[in-house]
Parts: sequence; C-alpha cells; structure tokens
Amino acid sequence: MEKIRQNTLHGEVAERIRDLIAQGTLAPGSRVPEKQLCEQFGVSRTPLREALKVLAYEGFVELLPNRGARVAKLTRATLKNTFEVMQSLEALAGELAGERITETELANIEALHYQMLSHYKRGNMQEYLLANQQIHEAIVVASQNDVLIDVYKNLNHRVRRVRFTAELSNDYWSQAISEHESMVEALRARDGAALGGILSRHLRNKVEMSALEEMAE
Amino acid sequence: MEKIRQNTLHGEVAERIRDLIAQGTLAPGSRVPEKQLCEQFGVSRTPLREALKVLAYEGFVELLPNRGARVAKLTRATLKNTFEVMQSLEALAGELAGERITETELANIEALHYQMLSHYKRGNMQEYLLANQQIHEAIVVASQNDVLIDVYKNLNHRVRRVRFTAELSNDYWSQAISEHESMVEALRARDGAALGGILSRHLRNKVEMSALEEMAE
DNA sequence: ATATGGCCTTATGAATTCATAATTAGGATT
DNA sequence: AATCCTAATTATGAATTCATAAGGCCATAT
Repeated sequence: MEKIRQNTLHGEVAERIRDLIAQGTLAPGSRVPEKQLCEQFGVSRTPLREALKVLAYEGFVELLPNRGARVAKLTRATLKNTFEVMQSLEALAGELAGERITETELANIEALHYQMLSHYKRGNMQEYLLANQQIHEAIVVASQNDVLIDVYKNLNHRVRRVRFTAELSNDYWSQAISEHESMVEALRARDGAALGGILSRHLRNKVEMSALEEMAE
Repeated sequence: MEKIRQNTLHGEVAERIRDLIAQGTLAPGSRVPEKQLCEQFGVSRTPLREALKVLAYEGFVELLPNRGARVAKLTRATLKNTFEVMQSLEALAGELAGERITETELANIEALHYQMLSHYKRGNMQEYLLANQQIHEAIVVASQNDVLIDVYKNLNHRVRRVRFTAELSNDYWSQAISEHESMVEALRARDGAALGGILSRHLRNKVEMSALEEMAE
C-alpha cells in the first residue's frame, strides 16, 4: 500500500522558505523577493503567495500591506515568550506521556537518552543538542494529543534558527543531564505528575534561554 | 498616532468564513464552495483561496488535493485535546498574570466577575458563559505574553462553535462560581502560583468538557 | 439488474494578465 | 549642494485565463 501523496505545491514552497529562513539565507527583517523565489523554485507567484499567507500566520514572516512580506525578527521578548509557552506545553506533554506512553516510544527515548549521554561525554555539543531536542519532541509526541503536538511543532519551528547556535556552560550541561536522568526515570515509572513537574521547573529552559537570548535581534 | 490599518482582503475573507463555520452555515464535513462564496463576498477566487490556506493551517478546514476544502469536523478527541491544551495555557497565563497584571486589568476582571455573578443569580446561562469566557480571555491577555495570547485565541476560535450551546448542571455552576471567587482573590493578592494552580485543576474544564463533548462530531 | 467503462461537465490548481500602490531616479528650484 | 516634486519603473494585490483532475451520466456488457 502506497501512501497517497498529500503534498501541495504551496506546502512545498512554504517548507522551502522556512528552510531559507532557518538557515539564515533570508535574514530577519529583509524582504522576501517574490519574483526571485519564483524563479528559484520554478513556480508562479500564486502558490508562492499562498505559502506566504500561511507563513505569516505561523509567524515566520509579516505582511505589510502593499509592501509584501518581510522575514519576522525574533526579538528577545518573542523568544522568551515562545519558550515560556513551549515549556508549559512540555509540562503538559510530560503529564500525559506518563499515562499514555507506549513501550516502543519509551524504548526509543531511552535510546536517545544514551546517545545524548555519549555525545555529552565526548563534548560534542551539536549532536548533544540534537538528541536533547529529539527527546523533548518524542515526549510531546508520546502525549498523543494531536493539538498539543501541532502547536508545539509550530513554536519549535519558529525558534529553530537559534536553537543550535547556543554556547552552553558546563554548569548547564551537568544540570541538564541530571534532569534528563530524572525525566527518563519518571517515564519508566509512568509518573506523569513527576515528569510534568520536572519539565515545568523552568531551570532547563531558563538557562538555555539566557544563552539563546543573546542570539536574538 | 493612528494605527496602521492592517486589514487585508484575504484576512477579511478568512474572518467571514470563520463566522460562517462558527454559526453553522457551513456545516462540518461539507465542502466549501469556492465559486458561490466568491459571488457572495464579491471577490475573486485568488484571495478566497489564500484565505482557505490560512484556515487550513488554523484547523478550520482541511484541504483535499484536487478536491478543494471541507469544513473540519470537530471530533470528541480533538475537542478534548484542544481543551487540554487551553487549560494548560490558562494555567501558565494565570501564573504570569499574577506577576504582571495591571490595576486596570484587575479592575476590569473584577467588574466582569460581578457581572457574571449577577447573570448566575438570574439564571441567564448565555450571558453567564459570555462573561465567564471574557474573564478567562482577560487573564490570558494579562499574561502579557503575545505568543501565549495568539495561540490561545486560535484554539478558542476553533471551539467557538460549541462553546455557547452547552447545558450545564447546577452542580457545575456553583462549583465554577466558587472557583472563580478564588481566582479573583488570587489575582488581587498577585499570587500567580495559586492562580495557576486553580486554573490547572482540571475541574472546570473537565466538567464543561463532558457537556461539550456531546456537541461534537 | 447491476457493474463497468467512456464521455461530458464541473471544479480545482496554477499561470498569466491587469490595475494600482510604492519606490526610485532625475530634474527643477531654492 | 540640498531638497522637493514629478515621471518612470518596479512590485504587489487581485482578477482572469488555462490545464487538468474529479464527479456525474449514460450506454453497454455480463
């Protein structure tokens, strides 16, 4: 059984533009050149402009009447607000995951956890952050709440461009590692309340945030 | 300084379609007739289709490739998930509002609270629910977290069509009233933690949800 | 009688065209 | 030389046109 191709043209275009923004090719505050992107993607303006409408709603660009789209600036305030919300969503995800997580998902998270530990020991920050990120996403998915998953993914998308550029202190590293240990333990015990508590305890993101805030705007 | 008029045509159209969905003119599961709506609104298909892309992203409609848009069904599962997330966001809003709320906002909420009480005493459910809703929205706004406000408003939008049709038990009413009393007290005391706790205590929404779930699907 | 297949109609997806607002360049004036 | 005003250019917003896929209808075969 082959899955039906769900992809739409404007969806593809939106994805490509998100990438351009995330990798910094389209700088914050700069205008989005419709014509040029059309040529680059080989599509007409119609699907591209449809994509821009969606991106505007997602918060990646802002539409100025008769002046087209600009890449949204990620201000410190916005970044802080986004993390506040994501943190709260993670806490909820933790609670729910504790009740609903499957064996497979748990095993997957444990595997990611050990990968993360090994990256930590080798001092490989990029890989560490990736595994870290994947663990958080996996917990959100394990909540089995589709609305939560959607909202979280969108917010995560928005801050993607600053996530992997942070320099973290050693203090933060060891702190985060120990919190992750507790998280996996809580998951094993199917203790949603504990997991939610850990995830909402502000520590992790607050420290991460202070590092990330320097990146923004 | 006059605020710049941000209205765009596709934005207007989106708003109109949201209304049509909320008031049931466009029934869940039915297709969205592009041509007919174009004539009705007096616009061409371009802005209407742009609006549909946004509405799809917001969760109001779903796009089937080469088969246009249909009004999304609000299933019980989706409704439950949406309330779970909203409840979590309200809890966060409560925490933040406790720290950040202004005198004016507090006074406004107190006024709404007394309005709500009077509607309660008169047994006017419609007005009661409206005031109730406005209090929750005001708390979210008082959080001063724009990301939170945006996400909350969108979710609230989605469930709008079932919000004011519920029949609530007397038990629920008195329970909810007493919880609201505590909320206002916590706000007066600027006790964000307490407020967050009250808002996340599941009771209100869980009961409300069970009434609402009968509406969905 | 029902199911299958081809034709015709209709609606969607995307490109193109058209109108208008914004930006730029150039010239006139101070 | 600097500034203001006007014309030309460009880009955006929206309508229209075009290509194609889906849905309906009828004829034919089983």
